[in-house]
Amino acid sequence: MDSVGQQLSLPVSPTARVDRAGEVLSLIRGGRARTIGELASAMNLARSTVAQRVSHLVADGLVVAGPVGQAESQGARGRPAAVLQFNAGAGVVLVAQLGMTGARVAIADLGGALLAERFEPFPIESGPEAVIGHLEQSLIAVLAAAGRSRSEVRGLGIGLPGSIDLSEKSIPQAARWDRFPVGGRLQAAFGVPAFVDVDVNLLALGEQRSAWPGSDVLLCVKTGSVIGCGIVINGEVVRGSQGVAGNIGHIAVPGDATPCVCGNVGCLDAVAGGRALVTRLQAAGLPVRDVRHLVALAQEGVPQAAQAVRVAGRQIGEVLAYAVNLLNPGVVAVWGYLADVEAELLAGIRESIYQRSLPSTTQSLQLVRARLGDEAGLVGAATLVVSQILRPEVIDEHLAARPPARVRVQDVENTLRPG
Amino acid sequence: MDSVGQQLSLPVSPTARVDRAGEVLSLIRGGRARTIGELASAMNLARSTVAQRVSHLVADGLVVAGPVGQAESQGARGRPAAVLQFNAGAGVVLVAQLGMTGARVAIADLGGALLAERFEPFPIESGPEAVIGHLEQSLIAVLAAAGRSRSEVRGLGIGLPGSIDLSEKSIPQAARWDRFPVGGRLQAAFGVPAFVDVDVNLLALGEQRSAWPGSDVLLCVKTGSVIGCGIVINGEVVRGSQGVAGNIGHIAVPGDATPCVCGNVGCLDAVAGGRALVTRLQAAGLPVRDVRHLVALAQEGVPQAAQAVRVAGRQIGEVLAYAVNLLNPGVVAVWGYLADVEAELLAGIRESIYQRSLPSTTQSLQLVRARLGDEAGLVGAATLVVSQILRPEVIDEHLAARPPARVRVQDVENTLRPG
DNA sequence: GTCTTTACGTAGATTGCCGACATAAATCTG
DNA sequence: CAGATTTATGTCGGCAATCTACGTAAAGAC
Repeated sequence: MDSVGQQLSLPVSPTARVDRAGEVLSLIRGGRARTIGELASAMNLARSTVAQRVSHLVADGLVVAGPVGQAESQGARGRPAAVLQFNAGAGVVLVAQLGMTGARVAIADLGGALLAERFEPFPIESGPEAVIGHLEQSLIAVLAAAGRSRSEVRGLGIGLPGSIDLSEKSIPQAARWDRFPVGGRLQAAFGVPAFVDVDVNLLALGEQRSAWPGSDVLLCVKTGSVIGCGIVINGEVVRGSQGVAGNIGHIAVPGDATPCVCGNVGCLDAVAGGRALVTRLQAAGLPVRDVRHLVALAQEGVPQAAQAVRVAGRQIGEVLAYAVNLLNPGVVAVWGYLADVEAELLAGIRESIYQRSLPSTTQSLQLVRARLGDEAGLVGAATLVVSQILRPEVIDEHLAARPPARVRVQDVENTLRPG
Repeated sequence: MDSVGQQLSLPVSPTARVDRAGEVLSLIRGGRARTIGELASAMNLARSTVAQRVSHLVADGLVVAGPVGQAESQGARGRPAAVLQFNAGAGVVLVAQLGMTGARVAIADLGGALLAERFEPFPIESGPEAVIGHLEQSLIAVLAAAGRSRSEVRGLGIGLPGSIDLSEKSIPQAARWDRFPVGGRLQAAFGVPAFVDVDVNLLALGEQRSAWPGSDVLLCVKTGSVIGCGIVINGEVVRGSQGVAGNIGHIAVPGDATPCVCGNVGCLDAVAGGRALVTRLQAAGLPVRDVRHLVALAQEGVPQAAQAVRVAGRQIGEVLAYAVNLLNPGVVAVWGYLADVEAELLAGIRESIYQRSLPSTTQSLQLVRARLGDEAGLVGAATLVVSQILRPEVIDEHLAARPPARVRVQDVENTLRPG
């Protein structure tokens, strides 16, 4: 029967023999090479080979040749090199940030820039099944609002509140929210890869990639009702062995014994979290409604409110000092409601960190307010998705699946899609 | 004149066209593939191609084909596959751990196993120039003691005390010891790449690779005269933006105001460091000479000494709790003098960590004594060097520089060098 | 022993990569 | 402004690595 023929060869993927254009795209996207010549020297390959690889990217629309002539600065003679540009308009990704009162959803281009955004309120308590339905509809709606078709969507990114249980390692393709595969469901619904992560991780990643691309160790502190921290080392989010790294909300602040919901006393959340500050000021007789109100009061200069923020800053700083000593970050970015009271909060944090850290640790530390605002979570999610779907291997596989059209670079000049 | 010919092509490295055998070696070394067939499916390449690549490694001696027949476990019919093995004897590396009273030097094979070891006392205060000379002689001596020739040496690894200023990022090829290029000097002297790092980083790396290869986040705490910490995330040492990450010795322990040399009070070094413990016990009237003596007393069951170690453990644990909450490690390994009083120290640390951390963080945490002993620094240095000089790119370059001899795998069977 | 099964080794065909050339597009020069 | 110079692009033949195919080798099953 089937013993006639010789053994069959291994089912080697027929796409294996495609030339590796993904690396080219990485170099262009990272700004490490802008012309074919620069690519050739960066990759130690012949120009002709690089040109061939580039032509694949151009044929696919991922790269366009910018207008000739803007290349050299001075001392340039001879024909100017065509400047290659990553075409962020070659596709879109859909992102969402799940919150307690609904979801903020957006569509972004492949550069991570948000094209359209909206907030969809719905009760998150109605359970994951219902939330998935809402989320799917919201994503379709924002896609339509931006006038894009589903075929242009190349990936999904979802940010979940920190309380969600993420038991998958590395990039969780199918994160479990109380064991519910949010990512897997949306991945199936849209037919594109979906990536899920905790909000603070996305904040940190977005901040690192968009504002501090050169930093090797970056911490991003989220100061909201509770306090969290995202860690990015060498461009990668640190999630820990159980996916719960960055959990600084239940670290003890010395000299404070406020009881915390976790059963301990003096936890940072219970001491310097927004909710805790409001409660404390209310107890002191100040008519504060919520964290937003507290921030507004502090910005108006109400002494009690400003003082509370500054003290919270010192306490957050005491905890951050540990992280600074341990990880020696180049950047600590502070995000969230309390960061709106920038002067008070950062001053408080700075006081504590500089007091409790060695000069060798702090001499290069930049303590700043986060550059991104309310949209940070969405930008972070878009950053995560884009960085995943544009990885060299993925690009190679993507290109291998299409006809090997040969295109001349110059024929496609100036075809950048309007943002 | 020289305008006759056309433009010259870029000086593309002539070694670029060698097939990538380095990846093959990585898979074999990592245990992810043991036969040509497994390699082929792991790399998505045809068996014939993989066989060719393997033959290069075999010709170079880096890989040998193990005895045929030990392959399959059961249900195996047909010709058994030749089991490929990394040949750790294909070369050696020289390593040294600089201390305050001299240097511990050793020679290791490419598997990171120490072949010979010795301690060379010399005054480190005599300055870097003299130390380099001592070091060089010691390395040559241990090389001769192991009966190896200089041509077999493929790399150097030096561990420096934590107080050394390492201002280079990532793997410092030429670390500066008060601006003195230790690595560069030895690299020049031996003509092979040299790698330098701080001792705690090497401890952590050695412990991770040799005892916990699967861990994604590992902390290694060194409890000596002072207390330090090495961090390994995804197999890579975390050094921070200035190379001073892991500096937990000057984190404040709550509820203790002992003054520290750094000017602050309550630093972990000043509270729970070996030197501090000795001083405190001496002040309490216990005749303790030094840290070794203290450890001996504690092991003999002297209550005051054992109690001091346990308290120190609790205090170390309080600081480690911060690190555990922040990084969510899978393994915390404790190394050093105080770890010899294993029961007391680990119990103390465990108390604090479990009290101050959330269950989600600690449920998978393994708090253990380090598996490596006095030789840990040397093993770590060897691990660092080997992992660097056996990187795929380096291997490819190495193979490209030799004649392309074609060898049949089976002709080289059973030629493993004796350890 | 023969049959079956699996792995190994070699040979022709294929394909990406390199080097060289002709062409294109800019500046410089007279 | 035309030619020289300089640099970049596109194309083609040659080479080397890879793939597929097939014959051979080495084990167990009968």
